[in-house]
Amino acid sequence: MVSLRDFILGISPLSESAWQDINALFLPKQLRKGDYFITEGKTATQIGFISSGIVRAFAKGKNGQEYNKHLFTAPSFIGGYASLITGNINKINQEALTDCELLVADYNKLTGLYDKHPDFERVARKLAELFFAAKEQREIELVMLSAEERYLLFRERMPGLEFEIPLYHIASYLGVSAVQLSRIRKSLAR
Amino acid sequence: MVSLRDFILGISPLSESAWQDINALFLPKQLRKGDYFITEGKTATQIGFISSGIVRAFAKGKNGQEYNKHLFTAPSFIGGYASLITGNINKINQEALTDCELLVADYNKLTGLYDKHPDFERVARKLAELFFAAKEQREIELVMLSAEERYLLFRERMPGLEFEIPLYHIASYLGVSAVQLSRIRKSLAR
DNA sequence: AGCTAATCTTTACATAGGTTAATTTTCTTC
DNA sequence: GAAGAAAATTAACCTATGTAAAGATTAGCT
Repeated sequence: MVSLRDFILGISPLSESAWQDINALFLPKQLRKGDYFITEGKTATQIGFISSGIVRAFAKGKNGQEYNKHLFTAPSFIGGYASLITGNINKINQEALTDCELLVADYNKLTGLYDKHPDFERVARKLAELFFAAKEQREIELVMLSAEERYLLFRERMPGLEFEIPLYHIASYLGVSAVQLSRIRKSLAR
Repeated sequence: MVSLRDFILGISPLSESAWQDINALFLPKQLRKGDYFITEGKTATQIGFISSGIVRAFAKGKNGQEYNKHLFTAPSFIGGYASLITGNINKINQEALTDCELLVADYNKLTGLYDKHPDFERVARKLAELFFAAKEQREIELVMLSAEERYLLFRERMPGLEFEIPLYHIASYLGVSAVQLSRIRKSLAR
């Protein structure tokens, strides 16, 4: 299990003093399967770190359809990132798909450390860059690859995950209906 | 016309000394319609700022299909951002769709200024965050909206652009074929 | 102005994938 | 382990969108 400390240090080095200040802002929190970490409608204020468990981030369309924007597994940050950084109303929901262990901090208190700890702002910069690169990759794959190719990629990248959560969540993450994913699986099995 | 200086200051304040160091790294460059700023295959090293003109960023699929990931208009940064920040091989091409005026800098020299000018690293952080938020928005729209809705949004956001570049580039940017966009336009006209 | 090439539209056809509803399978929980 | 709920599959049908090719229109030269 990767600690928050190791996770951050994996991104960029940090002075011990910066780490102390950061660590002091995170408090443990549990989510039970089905609980929400954030819901749409208000500006996001908190950032979380998943120590264990699975969380889906999804957007809701006008007709009630849901789109699983991301499936988070430990270790990773969760929260309404776009809302946190822009200050706009959050439009994303994040629901625990299993029981989860989190560490949670107030985002504004964290960003308040940037002036005192430029090495922490560097972490934030690199994180934002990594998030961007991941999004760009996903965007290209959504447009350039067939649903079948996306499914195969998913199995490579997140092996086993398809047996831990309902298939319709994976379908939504892949941008297809559950029915279509079922067809794809059938045709692959042959 | 927005200068590089104003563009950067619009993101986050900057000391005059930082600006001087940054500005010294940018050199003017012209692109003629059809010229490429970057092509896939090597790690990206340069970042550009468009003072005027239009550039498309596109990915190529295995079968030669192209997907216009982004249409850049002045003022904005261009370059193989994902490659610059990760150091991975660049997979994106960027082609001038009109004659362009650019300012171009070596990316490593720029990032070398972060230690000396934390206020510039702050600019970089905020930029990365904004890029991320824009990508996320685009991702959601690609999956949740119909091609017609995406086209209408495009016309709102980039008014007039559809008359400056070939329609098939816009179709590709919207994630549909030129034929389909033509059908959409016809049905809207009625 | 007129020629050529580029762009856009249209037609005809094929297909991936959506929707709905019924059925089967798997998981919970008492 | 039986009953009920949740999840997954299947079938039937439909639509958006792709591809290819032909025509029509527009734009860029010289």
